[in-house]
Amino acid sequence: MARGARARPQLRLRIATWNINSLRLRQDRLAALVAALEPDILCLQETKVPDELFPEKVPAAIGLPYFARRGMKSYNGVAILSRIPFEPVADSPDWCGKGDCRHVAVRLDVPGGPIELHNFYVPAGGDIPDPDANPKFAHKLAFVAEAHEHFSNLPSLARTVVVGDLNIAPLENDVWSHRQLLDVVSHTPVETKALDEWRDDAGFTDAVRHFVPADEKLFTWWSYRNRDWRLSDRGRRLDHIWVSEDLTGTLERQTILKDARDWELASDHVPVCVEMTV
DNA sequence: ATGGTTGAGCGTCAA
Repeated sequence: MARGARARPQLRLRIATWNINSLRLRQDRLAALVAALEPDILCLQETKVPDELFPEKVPAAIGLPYFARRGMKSYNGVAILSRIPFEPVADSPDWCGKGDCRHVAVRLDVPGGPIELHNFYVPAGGDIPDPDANPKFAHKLAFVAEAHEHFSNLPSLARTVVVGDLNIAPLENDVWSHRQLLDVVSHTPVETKALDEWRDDAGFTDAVRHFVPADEKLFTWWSYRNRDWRLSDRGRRLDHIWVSEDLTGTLERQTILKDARDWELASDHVPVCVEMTV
């Protein structure tokens, strides 16, 4: 093959993820997200809408007409909205046997072969970082352990992307104060170790940190409980995009849409986006 | 040590 020739068509693929904290409440913000990031795929968490009440006109209205969703009343809920056709992944586990709508996966129909995309909403884990005293923290650890096992047990990992609100900030500079958050759920050593092991043992790369050095602060979430989120800047990086190692060379750029935290009726999370050429 | 705010949906529970 001639130097520089392409074996197959190249596709610019942008995948975004956002904890929207109620799809029905914030569906009007999605057009602004699409205008800012121009994603081909948008993964949402905390949609908080049962499937029968899912706003089915929204995906086409924002130019992402193919969609998959798994929702329930009041809590949790995930959705994938796509410009590109996909096949649903039907055989994913029922995580921790709870049927609580924290995961949906699809196989994207792209020219180089399908890409499997997993959208997760990992349990937040409550307030007390002790699995014996706090069943929500025990659930969080069990969920991450199950996900770790699931991906590590695959015969091989290729053309696979994991995104979502993983509710863990793994690096010291993924939180505003490493020292002060060591005993705060989301940054305890038992959680960050579990997340690191899931990612590394399964063979994923942190696609956002691929571009941003570990000594640089990076947040995707700022609590509602601060008078001025930008001034206090007590953020955490809870939202992630991972790609299997065969896709690492396709990574082009990352964007954290920090401006979204100032939108009217903002979510406490902001969108995260990665661009690849596949 | 505590409180601060938001969403779902009407009790509080979850984050």
